[in-house]
Amino acid sequence: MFRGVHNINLDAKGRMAVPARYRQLLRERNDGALIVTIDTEEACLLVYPLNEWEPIQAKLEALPSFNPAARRIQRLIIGHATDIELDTNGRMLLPAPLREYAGLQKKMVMMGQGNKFELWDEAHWDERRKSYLAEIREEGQMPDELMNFSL
Amino acid sequence: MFRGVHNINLDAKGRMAVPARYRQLLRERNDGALIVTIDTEEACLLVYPLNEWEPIQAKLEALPSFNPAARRIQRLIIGHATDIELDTNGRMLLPAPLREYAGLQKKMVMMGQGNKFELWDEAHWDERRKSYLAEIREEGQMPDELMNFSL
DNA sequence: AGAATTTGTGGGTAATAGTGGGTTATAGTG
DNA sequence: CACTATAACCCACTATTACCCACAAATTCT
Repeated sequence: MFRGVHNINLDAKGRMAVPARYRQLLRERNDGALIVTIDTEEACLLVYPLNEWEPIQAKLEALPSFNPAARRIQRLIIGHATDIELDTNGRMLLPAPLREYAGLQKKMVMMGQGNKFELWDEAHWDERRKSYLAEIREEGQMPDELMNFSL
Repeated sequence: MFRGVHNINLDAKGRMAVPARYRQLLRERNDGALIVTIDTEEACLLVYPLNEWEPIQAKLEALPSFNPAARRIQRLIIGHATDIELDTNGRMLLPAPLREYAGLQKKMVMMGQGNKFELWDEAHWDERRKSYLAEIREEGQMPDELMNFSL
């Protein structure tokens, strides 16, 4: 599945070049059809190949819709999920509202995360990474599952 | 498994020559396919043969993703894990963002560590080694598992 | 010790990937 | 229906990477 970091530039039109190593894979799977949506925990965007996204949306829709928390999540995640595809140059055009949500400027970071990619504004990610590292290195922050994890 | 230290030079293009003794082994196992990622505890990089890495990524992805500590680890480790392979001369090109993370200059150290290698900036390693030795020599720092370890 | 082979290093070059922007098409708006 | 804004497409330029070759250094063999 997906992994790895790439520094990527957003051009004046809001497009970003998908690293070549992923293009072929994305094209094969769903003809380059992707879904971008927001991450509700962090100011970043999530990009799914269509076939990875579909079961997620199905599960979200199955949540009890009279439950306010479920409604919120549905509104935020499904509501922001936008279909996009790779253009002839292997770039994707990020919708303006989503760019704005994640505070994307010219310099951004694309990270593989298993079944999806995350897109961060570079400065924001640098800062977040710093705080993640600080938190990890503090004692007593590790849940049990992780304490005996060996890399 | 892997062990031993090597002093290695990073060239102007960000490439490093893998010591010849490991090349054949790495090529046999996965056709030279490797994963480089960051170590979250120290400013160094970890290099895994692909087959060693895969179960690790699987275990990381299996962690509960609503657990903030798990999310952090996933973002950092899977997020930075980049696929690379040996070139025709037995060198590997280290991705710029990772070189930067570990503060790699021209002189670096490559150390075998069981299922993986570690890459350190030489000056940084020298300093760290010194502090490790100092800490070990202080009394009362040994966890129980180690107190009755015999070399 | 000297010769032969292997390993490490430095670039040059060609191919590929990334970037920027102009132009045409399409879609949205009044 | 005209006008405007947005997106798709195309092309040109730049940067990066993969590949190749040549040399230098180290190691091994005789």
